[in-house]
Amino acid sequence: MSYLSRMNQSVLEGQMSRSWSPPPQDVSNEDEESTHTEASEDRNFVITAAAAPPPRATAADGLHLHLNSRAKSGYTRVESLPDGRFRVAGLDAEHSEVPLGIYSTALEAATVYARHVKKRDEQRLAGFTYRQEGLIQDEPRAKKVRFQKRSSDAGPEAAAEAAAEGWVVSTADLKGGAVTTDEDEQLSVVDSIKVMGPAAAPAGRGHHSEPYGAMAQLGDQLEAQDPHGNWLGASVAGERGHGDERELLVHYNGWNKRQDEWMGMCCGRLRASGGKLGRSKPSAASVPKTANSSAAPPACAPLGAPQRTGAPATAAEAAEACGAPSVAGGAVPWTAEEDERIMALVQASGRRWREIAAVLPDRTGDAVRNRYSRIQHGAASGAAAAAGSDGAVPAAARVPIQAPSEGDAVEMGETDEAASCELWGKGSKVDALDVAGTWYEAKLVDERGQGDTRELLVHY
DNA sequence: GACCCGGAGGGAGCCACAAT
DNA sequence: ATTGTGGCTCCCTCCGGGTC
Repeated sequence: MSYLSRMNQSVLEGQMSRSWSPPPQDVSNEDEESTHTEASEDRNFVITAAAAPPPRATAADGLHLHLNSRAKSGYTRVESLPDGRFRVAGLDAEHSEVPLGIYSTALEAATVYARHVKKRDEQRLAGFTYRQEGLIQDEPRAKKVRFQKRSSDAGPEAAAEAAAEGWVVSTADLKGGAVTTDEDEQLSVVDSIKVMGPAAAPAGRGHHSEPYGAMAQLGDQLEAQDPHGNWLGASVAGERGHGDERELLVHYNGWNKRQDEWMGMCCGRLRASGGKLGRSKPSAASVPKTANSSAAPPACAPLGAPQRTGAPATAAEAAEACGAPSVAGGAVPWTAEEDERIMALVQASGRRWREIAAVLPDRTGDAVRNRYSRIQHGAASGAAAAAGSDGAVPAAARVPIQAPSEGDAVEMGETDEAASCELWGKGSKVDALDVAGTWYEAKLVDERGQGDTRELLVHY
């Protein structure tokens, strides 16, 4: 969902100004045709202008049409046939292709497709079960919803409808909508809205989201709700519009400016920061304390999860944002378990410090990198240096075995292998790779977490 | 443990050129 | 005239080395 905030208006404008495609040949709409003529007569103007006219009818029969500049027909999933007609197919809830018929014009076919998508989205929304502890749907679709580009073939109408129904919709969505250009995973704006959840924060989370922002001015500190539903310290980096349509450009403190978002006064995602200045953070009470980490900020996202760029300034903030105990009291000593995990993850995933840090509470990428470096140079101190101090078996006490064949080896932490790991449970006998890179017979004595974050305690 | 700086790598846009 | 392809450039993120 971070793509949502990243795809700001400049991207939209850039898309409109640069990705001009030639007018298609099967025009059935008169208004549309005149538009094409204008574009064709002055292509240079179109290329350099900030707002090129849409080459296709964007709506018909009260429905938002799904334009696709890459498709010959000009519309998503509308295929032109040799006989001049147009075949259209949609995707059902499981993303299986569903034939929707053959029509004489592309416009007709596109309208049928739009009707199909609307119906599908309404069904999806109806099936969305709202969990009190989070603004994320039961089965996070963040991986599925890949908002690669924000383009004119999106559905601002759909976003507006959803907003009217009380769903959180970013102002960028209302202006340009968001539809992935990946045809195989073409999802509508409503999908993104589902991930964001209803606008009204539940009382159960301790959120107090009074409408805020009407009085906010450039540079003011406030708190803003990111697309994950977390309240983060932010500042007003810009403003536009007036009255009810006034919008603020919200810059999340400590995050890259590309994550800035335009937010409307009535979006319910702004609130006062309690008078705090500078790098404000959500108060302890406002930090979501969820048992499930799905709503956690990017700093503790699982390996491979899309993350907001940049990072909180301190480990304490990162940990606090994750609902973990603050480390403000001083350095947290490294444990042997952490060292082992670092070594194992480096072996499995390489030196991807940010990702490794994401699965180690209280640790930043820098800290993990430093730790790894010091272990390698024999400078490790503390509990980890005393091998076995926390139950870890000294390497010398283990009996090495022959390394399993490549096909049998399962590298922990590789999401591709998650399915294999899921088959294991307490008591399972496995071969495990220790920090020195030697294989030993081992037994799984405990487990914790679920899904991609599931971990197994290995006893050599 | 955090910060600074520089380099590597990838994505996206732009442009020229060749093919149709 | 249109379309496809490849090279170039810019920008951004991440990582490594060094330092405080």
